[in-house]
Amino acid sequence: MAARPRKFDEDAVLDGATEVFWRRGYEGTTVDALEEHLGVGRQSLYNTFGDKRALFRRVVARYAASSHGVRSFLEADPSGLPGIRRYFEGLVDFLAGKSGGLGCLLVRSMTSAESGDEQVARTCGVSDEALRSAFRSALSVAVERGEVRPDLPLEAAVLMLTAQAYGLSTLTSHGASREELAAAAAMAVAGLDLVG
Amino acid sequence: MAARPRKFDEDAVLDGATEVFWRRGYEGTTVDALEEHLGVGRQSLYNTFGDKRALFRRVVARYAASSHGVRSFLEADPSGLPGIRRYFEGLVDFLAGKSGGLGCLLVRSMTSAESGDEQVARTCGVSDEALRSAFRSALSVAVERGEVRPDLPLEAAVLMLTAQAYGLSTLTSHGASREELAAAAAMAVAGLDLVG
DNA sequence: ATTTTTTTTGACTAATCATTCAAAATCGAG
DNA sequence: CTCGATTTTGAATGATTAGTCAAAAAAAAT
Repeated sequence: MAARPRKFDEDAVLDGATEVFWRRGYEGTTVDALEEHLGVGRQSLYNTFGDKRALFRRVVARYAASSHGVRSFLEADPSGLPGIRRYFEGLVDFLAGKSGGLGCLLVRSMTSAESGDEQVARTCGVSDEALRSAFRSALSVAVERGEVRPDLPLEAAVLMLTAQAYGLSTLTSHGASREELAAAAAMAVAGLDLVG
Repeated sequence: MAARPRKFDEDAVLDGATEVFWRRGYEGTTVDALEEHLGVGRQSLYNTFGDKRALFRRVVARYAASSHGVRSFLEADPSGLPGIRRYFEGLVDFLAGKSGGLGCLLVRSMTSAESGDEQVARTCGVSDEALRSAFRSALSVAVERGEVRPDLPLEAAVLMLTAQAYGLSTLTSHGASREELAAAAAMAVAGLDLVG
């Protein structure tokens, strides 16, 4: 009843694995690369996380869970149109900053062939639905408060904003600057203001 | 001065290769799969197209060239806001139809790790700039004609529309229906109408 | 200190992959 | 019909890959 303790921190390793998978994709990432970049031996990775697929799925799930933070402004109490604006500010901040010019990992994964993995596709789908749903309720509040016209086509607006969010991620992969992303987002939201 | 003629049609093979790469991505596509799906022997592929990378680059370049067609409404003579609307109709038609629920190949390639290939990234970049430029000139016409407010922030509108186009592609990968895509696009364009 | 339990290390395996080779096949020109 | 040129065929090669194995190392409890 005693054992050799782990030399590495599981969360730190997951952070590193996220980085590698994010940059190189699932198929483009070799276990050798993970070993080297994480400074953790092969067998330790297999012991702790299972095989490469399992590690990738865990990385994606963890990332998706952390994306709740970015959506918080949509789900916050005041919400409405200002909440939507703040969501896009946070998104732009994330894309132009922490994402390292790569764009959202979920958009990358679902857009590329990696979504062949059913579990990853499901995670992306859940996250997609969460975003739409958050937009939907924020927009409902905006309608109630008269921040947008009462006859705004709700579902169309939800889809437009969702597409805009994904599109910003793609623009990021293309090297768009923070200012460009912010301008695009502001324009999309401004459009809501008056359409009815 | 005589030789055995080819048994296959080069364009048909490129069509098939496009399909396979589109669905499975560069790294996810094996030469075996290409051979089988195209019904062309390995050596014939290498003779005709060079190696796998060269074939992929050719496929991407060919696809990018064909994407001029979808942009034609933006570059057409009348253009303006109706041209933008027609562009999105064509895009939605393409995404919901011929793309087979996969979304634009260029968005897939540039969003995913495949853009690690410099030449592919360049092709995607050229196509991106072409789309922005087409939106820019269509919007200029729209301003001249009074179809939108004269003080519309042109560059922001260009970026918003470009992001919307990419976002629609991503929504497609997510299984969005033709109606959803059309509704999102219509909402984005409607927003232009009144913002100033 | 010895035992017990787990992690680490580094080499190993088996499969898969892109690419090449050499021989056979196929056609047009002379 | 035969020669020349090129494509096809099918097997082979060598590199890379994910995943495994077994021995050594490291703690903690007794």
